[in-house]
Amino acid sequence: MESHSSVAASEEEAELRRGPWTTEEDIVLMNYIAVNGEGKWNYLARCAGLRRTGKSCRLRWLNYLRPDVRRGNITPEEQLLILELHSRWGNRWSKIAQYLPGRTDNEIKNYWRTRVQKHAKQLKCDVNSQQFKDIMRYLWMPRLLERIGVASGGGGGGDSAAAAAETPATCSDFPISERAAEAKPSPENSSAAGSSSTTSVDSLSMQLSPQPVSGGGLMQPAGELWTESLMNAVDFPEFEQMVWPAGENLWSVDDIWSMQQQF
DNA sequence: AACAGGGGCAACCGCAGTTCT
DNA sequence: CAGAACTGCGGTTGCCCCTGT
Repeated sequence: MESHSSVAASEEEAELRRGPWTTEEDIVLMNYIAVNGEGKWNYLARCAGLRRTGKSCRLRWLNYLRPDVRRGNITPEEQLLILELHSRWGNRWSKIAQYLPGRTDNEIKNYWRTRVQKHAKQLKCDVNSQQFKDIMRYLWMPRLLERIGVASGGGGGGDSAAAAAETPATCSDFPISERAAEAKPSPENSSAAGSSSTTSVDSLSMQLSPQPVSGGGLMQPAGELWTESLMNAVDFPEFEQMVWPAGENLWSVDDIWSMQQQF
């Protein structure tokens, strides 16, 4: 004979809601956290009267309801940081998210899977391959730097991109992670505005110089690697004419392939 | 105008690490 | 000290919306 409590527990489990959150549920969760604070998610779910698992409540709060959470419109600065940090740490989304104030690991993960992996697919190379990493470092990142420079009124143009790619690595032995750590990327220390990014364009220029990166990062190309020519390709008029609207069409797949085949 | 396919995003799942009892 | 419960993370899935045909 099953106890009343176990029956109740199984019934309760059966009544657990799944799927998209309703406005009413959001309000209940926000109100409860406003009064009682967050944490102890299973207890919270029960006390708030939400027919959700604690995990679901936590996820909803962290990824959506939290007041300082930012969604959409990932800026060039943020894209640059994601590319750089991912080249160092791989799929350590939560760690990467620590350096993008207001961004969640889930959003960064989605950005990587939808945007970055899409480009890798277009280029017919693996997103984790050295080839794609080189493309990121010597084409994508300089272009983002250029866009950041233009956006901040810092005298853009192709020169800045080329300069970024060719800047001596004066700070390359000072990982971005440590530099960012100095900037204390804690939520309370960072506002949601892009203008208060934890890294400046100048520091990014230094950080993203083509130097070896410890821990499986990108290596300085040696000899006649095609990536060296890719670096120079930033100055090509054809490259400058490529369309770069808001992170899409960052390059022409055909152009990159033809460049690659040349070397 | 209707339909199909793909992209983007929110949410779920399983696992590992940590904390509590 | 051991087991249970909780928390956090990364991978995956499913749904909605947009775009192209």
